[in-house]
Amino acid sequence: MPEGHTIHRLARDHHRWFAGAPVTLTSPQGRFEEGASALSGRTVRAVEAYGKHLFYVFEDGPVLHVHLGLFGRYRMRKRPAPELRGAPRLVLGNDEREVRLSGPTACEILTRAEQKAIFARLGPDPLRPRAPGKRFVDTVVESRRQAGAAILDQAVVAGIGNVYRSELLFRIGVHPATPCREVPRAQWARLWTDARQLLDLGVRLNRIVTVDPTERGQRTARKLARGERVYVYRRPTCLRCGSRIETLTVYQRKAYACPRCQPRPS
DNA sequence: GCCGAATGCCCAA
DNA sequence: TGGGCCTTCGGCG
Repeated sequence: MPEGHTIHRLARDHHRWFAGAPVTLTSPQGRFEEGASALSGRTVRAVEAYGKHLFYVFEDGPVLHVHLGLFGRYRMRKRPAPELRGAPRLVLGNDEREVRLSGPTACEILTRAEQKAIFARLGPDPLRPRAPGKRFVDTVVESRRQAGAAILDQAVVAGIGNVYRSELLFRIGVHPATPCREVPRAQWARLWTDARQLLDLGVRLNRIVTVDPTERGQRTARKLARGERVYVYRRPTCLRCGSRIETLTVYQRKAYACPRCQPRPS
């Protein structure tokens, strides 16, 4: 489930589990054998996330960069772990536990300079403290693109994926096809604040929940049942008003909108 | 068992 | 704009 919240949650967990002591790395699948043996036995200084990118900073410089892409996935096991079927790209662990990574788009060793270059091409990440929301707003208010394209572009804002895209636009009542410049600045500022809060909730719950629980008669987001955690994403009808959900392609991906809660631009 | 879709992104044309 | 990469899973027979 790799949007920004997933990656930040992984960074938090992996930092707690592995930072400050040596780890061992192997590549049962084989495609990261050289990298794994180059890093194995070294100490992880910190694990950090930026947008959808995950970085393990090792002492003395090298950085393990992981990007899950659409299919990548981690599984955690306590050690000693039984032999398992399947051959993950990377197994990283210590005496206590291991994490098994399969299907990533990227699993590679970078220099710190290369890591900084990735940071430099990403927009502000709402999950990072002191992220410059103003930079995001300044970019989108001037953009000639559709709102649904701009906020999925990682150079504009880092960490929003296809689920949060549709949900965030729903929550400010903006149709994904609306030209950015038709959305008032204050609305964009609201979307940024909303993104921070929703993604942060996503990290804590380890799950995407965008629905206000009071709308469903619940006190907390945690209590929402499957089927009432999003308003429009992949739903047949709007969770708020029951209208049939419209689907459209924006920026190469399927977007979802409620024609009543998010009127199309004129 | 097969097929298509999926919370992503890169590259060629 | 379209295809490729990579893996898992649910729906369909």
